Amino acid sequence: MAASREELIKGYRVSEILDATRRVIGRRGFEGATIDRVADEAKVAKGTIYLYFATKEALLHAAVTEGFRANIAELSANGAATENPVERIKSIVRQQFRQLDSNKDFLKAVILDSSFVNFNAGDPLSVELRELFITYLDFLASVLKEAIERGAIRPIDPQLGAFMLNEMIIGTLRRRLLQLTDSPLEADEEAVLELFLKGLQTAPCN
Amino acid sequence: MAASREELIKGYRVSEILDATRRVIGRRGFEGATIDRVADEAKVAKGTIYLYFATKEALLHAAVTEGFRANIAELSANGAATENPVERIKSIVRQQFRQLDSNKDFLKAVILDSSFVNFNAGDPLSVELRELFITYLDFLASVLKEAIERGAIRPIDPQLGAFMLNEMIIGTLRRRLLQLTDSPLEADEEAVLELFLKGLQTAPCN
Amino acid sequence: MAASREELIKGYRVSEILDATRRVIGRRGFEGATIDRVADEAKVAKGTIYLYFATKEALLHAAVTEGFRANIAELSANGAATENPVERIKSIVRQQFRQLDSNKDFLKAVILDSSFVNFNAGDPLSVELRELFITYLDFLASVLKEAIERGAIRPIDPQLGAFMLNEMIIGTLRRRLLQLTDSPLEADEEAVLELFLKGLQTAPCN
Amino acid sequence: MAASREELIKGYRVSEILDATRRVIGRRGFEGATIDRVADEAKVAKGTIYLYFATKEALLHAAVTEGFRANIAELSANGAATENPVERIKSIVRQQFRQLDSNKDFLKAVILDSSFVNFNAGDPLSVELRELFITYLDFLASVLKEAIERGAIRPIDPQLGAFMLNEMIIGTLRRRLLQLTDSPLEADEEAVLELFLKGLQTAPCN
DNA sequence: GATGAATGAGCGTTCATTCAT
DNA sequence: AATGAATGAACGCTCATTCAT
Repeated sequence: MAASREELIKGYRVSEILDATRRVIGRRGFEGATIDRVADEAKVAKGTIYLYFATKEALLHAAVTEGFRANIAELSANGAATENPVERIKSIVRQQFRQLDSNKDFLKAVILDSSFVNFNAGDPLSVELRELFITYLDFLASVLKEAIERGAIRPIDPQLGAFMLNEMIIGTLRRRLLQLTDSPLEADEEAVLELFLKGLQTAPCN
Repeated sequence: MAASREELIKGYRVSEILDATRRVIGRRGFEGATIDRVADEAKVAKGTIYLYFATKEALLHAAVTEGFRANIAELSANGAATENPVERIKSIVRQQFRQLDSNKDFLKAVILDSSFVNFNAGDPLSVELRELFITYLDFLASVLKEAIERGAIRPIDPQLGAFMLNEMIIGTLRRRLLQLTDSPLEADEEAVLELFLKGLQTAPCN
Repeated sequence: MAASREELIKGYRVSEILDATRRVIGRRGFEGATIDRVADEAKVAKGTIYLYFATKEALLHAAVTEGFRANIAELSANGAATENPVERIKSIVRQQFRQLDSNKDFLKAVILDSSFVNFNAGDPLSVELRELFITYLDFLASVLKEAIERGAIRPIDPQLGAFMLNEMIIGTLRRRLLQLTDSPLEADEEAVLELFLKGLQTAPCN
Repeated sequence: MAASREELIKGYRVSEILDATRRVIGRRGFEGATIDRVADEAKVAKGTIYLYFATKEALLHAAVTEGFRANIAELSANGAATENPVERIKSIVRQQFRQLDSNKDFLKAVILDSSFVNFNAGDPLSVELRELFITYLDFLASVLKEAIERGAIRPIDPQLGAFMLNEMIIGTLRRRLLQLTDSPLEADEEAVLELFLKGLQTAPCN
């Protein structure tokens, strides 16, 4: 089980390169993420990258997937199931805002270039990314489902709800990136939760 | 003010080229939208495009902007103010779904590659696009505002509400493009409206 | 039927590039024939080559094929059928020596790198080259066949004879290129003819 | 003179590597013979190859030279001088066909890419290969010379004859590799001998 | 001696942009 | 105004060679 010395070094190199990749993506976008720039940023020769990644596409996917996976892991770790279901949803949304906000540059690129999360049935890399996304949505959906079962929220399709909740979170960040608001992040968080949970319409007492 | 003959011809050329550009974007994505292909599609020489657009970027921006502008115009034309405010919102959302769905290919590219709608304060092209987007959001916000004033919906920040409504519409289409759902478009429309208007939480009679 | 001005220019460019290609092949071999060097030699930008040839392979094949085709055409034009069949063979061999000798550098590369004339059933370029070679062998074979029919030479498989005759011609030049002989070209010519026509064995009067 | 233990080991390593090199050449051609692949095939690290060979070129030359040398040695060992001279020639030709045919893959590459046997006066590697080739031709020439002296064949330049005989053998194999014939190897052997010994021309009893 | 990770020059190819016609 | 041939910087990728371990 113990990783050998070489494996450690290799892991370190891979991380270094993936970190550099994310930094470059954050700084220049996907379009501007060239192998040359990643190599420069990682202080490594161009050829070295090809020792660890077969193609540029594989490199970018690995960088995105890793960032994505870490985000999901962190999120899943959160929230004891004993909580009030609505509080749990709130807690997850707030945590998600924190996490996304702290990786600004890289996530800005990912959020703004969702073509990368595009789905191309033939391409194994895109299939992997899509599956990861589904894992994340499933997690959100399971939280919603429990809340529905416990009567805390209205019975809607949990998958649809999960997708929309994610869109609202991402959308809020997009809105900030586009400088369409100057309200503090916390205010946006609460507004999203309010909107998602209560909707807009004034409730006729039903 | 009267457009001269030359200006008419020029306008015709420009819109031919922009149409071709959108067709190419729809067919091959932003990545695959090369000047060569646009020229081919517009049945015009490559050099001709540079008579009307300074750079490739300017061309793409113009194509997107124009498509966007047409969409807004069509939407704004809709809906007499006399309607029930909630019905008006519903009507606008439904129309938006129709419009987006009927321009599938081009909009698929725009939706999936929103990096293009990025905001780069230094870049006049991106500033223009942002302003257009704001115009659209202002229109949606004005509709929401009226509904608020008439007590039809809860008093929230209309700009935020407008942004989120748009995100939910776009998100729904994105979800379809990612093949995460196979429900009919109409069902998705109604789910979005339901969610947007009523929220998720079971309403304690307030 | 008249070639337009553009076609003439295009043809000129193509010739220029093919000539340059052959010069580079002659100077640096197939291995050393890079697009950069051909572009330099043709005094043309790298990209220009790709206006006329889809790939490097296509360029090299065109250069070889053209040189080859010209050689065959020149050869076929030769020799009135009325001649004495053996004299005709001699005349063809002598002409072939002249032609090959005058294109030394390029042909040196082709002769020395017959891998290029290799046959790869899947590759249309290699198929074309092979067919051209067969055309050439067929021509030689037809000459041999006529000589056989007229009783001037022994009845052997004309295709085999043609191939071997060619090998002997090429071999002679190869021998000179390897500097394994310093006899004058004419002497080699006659020796080849002598060997090809009479063989080595002292003839028991049969 | 006695080889030390180290020298033995070293010799073993070297021939392992050269064998691997020939296998790789046979499988992927000269073009495809990379140091990586040779190292893999020899189950040796890439760097190890550079302990024994200064450059890739030196490695390939050594591999070819060694294969060539073995062929010559085997051939020279053959044939008691007491035989009938013409029979000896026949026997040598037949043996050569056998040997070449049994090393098909490697020799296919060498035959088809004779640029490698090129002669570049400045390059010591090519000089060595050329000298080896001359040794081989000298051997063939000595056989021819003896036959001439014993009146078995016509008095021609033995060096020329040797070169041409070799060309005819190689050519026959080339013809098979190009798939220009489907006759059995034995038939080709006899045709070559027939042609080489008797020539084409119907013999006027001289 | 043996290793293989690291290097970087060099390759074939693309494509936005220019400019002589 | 319109053309499209020409350009060349930039790209992703390969591979012979080096060198710290």
